Amino acid sequence: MTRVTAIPTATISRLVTYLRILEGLETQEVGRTSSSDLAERAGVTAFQVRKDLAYFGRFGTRGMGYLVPVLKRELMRVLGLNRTWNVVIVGVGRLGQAIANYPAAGDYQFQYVGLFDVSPELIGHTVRHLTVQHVETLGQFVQTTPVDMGFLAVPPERAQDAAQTLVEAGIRGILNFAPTVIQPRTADRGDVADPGDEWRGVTIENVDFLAGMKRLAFYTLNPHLKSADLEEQE
Amino acid sequence: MTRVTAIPTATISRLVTYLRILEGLETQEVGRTSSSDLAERAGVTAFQVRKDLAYFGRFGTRGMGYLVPVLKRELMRVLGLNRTWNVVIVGVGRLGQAIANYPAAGDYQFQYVGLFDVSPELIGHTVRHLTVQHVETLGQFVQTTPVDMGFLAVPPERAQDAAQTLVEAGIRGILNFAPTVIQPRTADRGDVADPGDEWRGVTIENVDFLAGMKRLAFYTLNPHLKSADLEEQE
DNA sequence: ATATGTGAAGGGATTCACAGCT
DNA sequence: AGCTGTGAATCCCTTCACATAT
Repeated sequence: MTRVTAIPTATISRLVTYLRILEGLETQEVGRTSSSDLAERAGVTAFQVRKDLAYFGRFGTRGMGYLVPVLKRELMRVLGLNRTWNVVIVGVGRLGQAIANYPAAGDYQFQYVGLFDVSPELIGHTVRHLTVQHVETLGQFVQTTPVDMGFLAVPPERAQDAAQTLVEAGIRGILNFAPTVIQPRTADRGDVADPGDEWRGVTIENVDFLAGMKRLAFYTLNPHLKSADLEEQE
Repeated sequence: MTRVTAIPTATISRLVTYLRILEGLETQEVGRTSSSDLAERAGVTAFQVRKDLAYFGRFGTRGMGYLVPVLKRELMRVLGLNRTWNVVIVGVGRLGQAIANYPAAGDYQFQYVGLFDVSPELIGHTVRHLTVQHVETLGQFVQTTPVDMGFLAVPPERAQDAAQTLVEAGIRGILNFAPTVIQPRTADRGDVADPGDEWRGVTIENVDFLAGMKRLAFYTLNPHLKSADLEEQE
């Protein structure tokens, strides 16, 4: 087993890709794969696949490759996808509703347990079997329903406050769809997170469609300046 | 002027962030900024800001900092956002409609000029003042309307074919929202892009919401394993 | 023979220190 | 004095070669 220290963020993104490929192979009833097969499907090198997997263990058999169900199960475990994640959505405008209704998001036990907004026009309405509540009630809500993640789909000027509300409610994972940088700290305190700060250990991932458009504009004009892959992300 | 060789993809993502910050400063009628101010707002170091900008030129004044309108204009030029981009959306289901209707996407002269799908239930309907057309007519469409980018919002199993259609129509920038890897080559030819291949110079950017959820699951379980930022990417 | 797992080498991006301009 | 611009150094990720296992 490799020592667990820092793991490249790009490795985590690629593991997600490998897992998706393995699911496809399982659907096609392919029982076996290899680092070179996965690499081709993922658009990376076989070295990269093996190195990425080696951060977390040994999942293959030399001379043979990987068993699809085994590697799939192990990657799900590594990524934390073998459990249920309770999710609230903050911001139930067009984007928030699109997220709530996106079909495949129900996979992996990502369960939407609450929808929150500030708009009187939305509160009380039902979206995907959930009633939209006022975001001020989020604190009370988490006392009766455990919440693991919050998805932020509010306008950018409201994103920092909404994130603060999530963090104060004890939620430690935020998927930010707003095109703005969430400052991982409370505004009215210093500019460095104290130990014991409520933002300690909070993870923010960004999904930014507008940024993707703009990156694409640049690379469409300058295709030769592309150096590597992944982002995807973002 | 710095030599133009490879530019880190992360630099491009950060330039997009700096530009967004500059727009906010301009709205607040702030006339000046500095690398350290931008750095704090973007969540990076001032060294990083200056290095990123240095790839493209000298935009500041020593001892003074940067003029907001000047740096904004220059970044828009660098990113290719001082022109009009004609965009088609392929896949007009819930996701494609959400993208078409996302308000801020109208900025920067990203103009939706066509919507395409295969579903008889959608073709002929109007979404954001555009009539949905059959994707088979895309080739004819681009002969009368120049198209710079295609946004792919089809189900993952249809994404490769739809991308192929875009590329055959001569479109060289693809923003892929489907949770799958687009192979940058034509399926029935070898597994390496020939020179002269229709995929040469085609740029693919991915915006993958499901991948973001899964990365967030991992980092919420393992917050100490986070090494760097940006995804954004995605 | 074939394909994994991994230490070492290589390359690229970030960090740094400071020269240079206002 | 203050802040930018940039070569040099550092660090981290990717690539590689090969030892190892079936």
